[in-house]
Amino acid sequence: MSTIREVAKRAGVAPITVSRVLNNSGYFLPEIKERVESAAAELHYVPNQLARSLRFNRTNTLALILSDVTNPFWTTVARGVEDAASEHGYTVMLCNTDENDEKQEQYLSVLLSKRVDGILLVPARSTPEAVQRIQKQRVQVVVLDRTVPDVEVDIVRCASADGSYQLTHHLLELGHRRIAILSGPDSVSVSHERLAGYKRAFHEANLPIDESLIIHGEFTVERGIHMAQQAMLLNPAPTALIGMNNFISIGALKALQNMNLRCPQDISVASFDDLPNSMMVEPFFTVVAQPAYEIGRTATQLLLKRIANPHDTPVQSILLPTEFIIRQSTQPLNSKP
Amino acid sequence: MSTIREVAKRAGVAPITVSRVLNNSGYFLPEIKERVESAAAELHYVPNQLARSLRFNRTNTLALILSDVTNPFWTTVARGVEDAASEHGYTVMLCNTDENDEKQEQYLSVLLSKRVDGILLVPARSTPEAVQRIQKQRVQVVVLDRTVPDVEVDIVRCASADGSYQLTHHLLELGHRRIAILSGPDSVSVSHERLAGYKRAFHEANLPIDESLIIHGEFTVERGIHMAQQAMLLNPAPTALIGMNNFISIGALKALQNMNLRCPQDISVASFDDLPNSMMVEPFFTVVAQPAYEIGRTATQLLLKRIANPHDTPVQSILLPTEFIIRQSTQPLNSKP
DNA sequence: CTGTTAGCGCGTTCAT
DNA sequence: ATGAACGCGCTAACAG
Repeated sequence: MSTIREVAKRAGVAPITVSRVLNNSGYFLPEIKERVESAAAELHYVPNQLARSLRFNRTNTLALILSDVTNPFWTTVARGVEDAASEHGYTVMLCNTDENDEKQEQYLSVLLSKRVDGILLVPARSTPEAVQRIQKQRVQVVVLDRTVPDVEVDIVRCASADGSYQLTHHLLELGHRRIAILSGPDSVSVSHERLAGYKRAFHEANLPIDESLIIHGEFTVERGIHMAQQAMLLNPAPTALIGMNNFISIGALKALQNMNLRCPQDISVASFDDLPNSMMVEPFFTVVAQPAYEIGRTATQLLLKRIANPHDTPVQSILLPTEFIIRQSTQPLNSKP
Repeated sequence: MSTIREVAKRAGVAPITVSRVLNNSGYFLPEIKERVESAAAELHYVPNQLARSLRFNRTNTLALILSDVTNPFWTTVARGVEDAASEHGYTVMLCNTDENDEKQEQYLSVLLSKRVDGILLVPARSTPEAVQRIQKQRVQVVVLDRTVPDVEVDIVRCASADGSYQLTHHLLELGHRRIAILSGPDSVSVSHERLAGYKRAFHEANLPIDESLIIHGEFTVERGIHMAQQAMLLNPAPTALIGMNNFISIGALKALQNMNLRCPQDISVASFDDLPNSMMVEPFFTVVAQPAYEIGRTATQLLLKRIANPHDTPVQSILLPTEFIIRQSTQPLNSKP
């Protein structure tokens, strides 16, 4: 790892001259340029970005904090982030929190001390602390997927409430009344919103809500299995389930299979979050799909704009449209063929 | 963003004293400690890791260069990497190359100038240049999944040839003879190895190989569709397909559906790479599954060991075991039920 | 057009 | 037990 000084010495010039040539800034003679360039090449010189970052207070690095890349939804978001970032010469650090506040705190410490230029945050909990902590250090932050109360911060997400309203409305129209909702953690905003959409659909239909049909858990397959089992123990049993994310729904379907219940003949299942086309042979679930890639991409572009121009525009809340796709996992009540 | 100097001034001490207190190195009086700590807290002081990195030539950052996180196999590898890294206080930069050599080169430039402590590389092409470029800068590197000729470098991967041998052997035993192999790019080592396993199975069974059944493409759904279509145009048509990774196999199955061919009744399909349990309701493919998470984890641990002790042990090539899982996508030839 | 000086924030070395 | 000076690698500002 040679330094600029070594290159300078070899080229018989001052370090600053090397800097000027390699960054193509300021003036220099063609002959000097050549000498510097060949010296740099001979020494396999690689500029130390660390030193430049220290000077410029800019690392060209972003961080993406999310719950779990292993979920295809987040994977796709991550890919959108990475693509947008790399197009602009930025690099992305990936951090999985597993919705764990402590892990998130640890990552924040590291990232802030590494002086990342911006953070894309999927808050482990819908509380303002994390965002405030970032903003206190004057680091740019954009929140993804979830709302956060009591702070001014850019957010890119989907209309969760509308989505679950659509799913619920769809099932109601199919004649279902006992619709269980398998939700994520109570501490996350999307859980509340999606629940609100569910309730709205019932209210608009002038139907009462049975609170026992509302089950809180986590966004995992295991919890999905568990919640579905729990739901099916209710009396009367639900005739339809709504999984609040893809993993929960997959878990639910696994649970139903174990109970020898067929979907959709015996019970309908609707879901939030589609699985990427590349992972399914034949799409099966009726879903509200969120544009994962676009969420990542849009959020990153917004973040980069903020970094380039910190106080240019007022805080934005960008709502991306979801897509409601009816497939085979839902069917009219009592229509067993 | 306050600096150590500002904290020092507020505490009425010298910067070095702040350093000593916060890093708990050297001597200081309890009273000083308290003054420093409260000053740091009041200013929300966050040490500048950039400056430390510059001094120590250590960034506590790794890079993971792979083809596409969007593939569940790589996602899982990435999660293994991230977990192992964060356990040791390291942070991971994620880079998607799409098997594109140019993108890989660009990333390498950035990563080397950012002085990452180590690189986990899934080479876009099975040539030594990238590895050599990294090693020339004395940056530690571990190669994942693929072999690279003509360099001494640590590698963590699976026995690809054995895996495809198993798949082929399985299909041969089921009575299949026209077995098409839908492969990845010719430039990647795993393609060759998996092809070798295919050929070995045929040779051991004293069966001739029809080269037209060997089709090269890319590790994508689109190419999988295309290759399967191409295969089915052969005369006589194959009775079984082997997809060289999960995406190719899914593409193949989609193509078969479009042709109104049922799997496994009309044609068997075997595949490399399982889909994670969390993404499937009912696993369908007969596969050779690679321990993706363990690959990531093991490679990272090896890399960190190298970073801690660069020349300790000789170069290692770690071969992780695969798992052969027979499911519903393959069945005996001519046994249409 | 090129070079000298200085400083980004931190911690090692050597003094006190 | 505490501090001053120096340097990690780079470049802006100024000088020549």
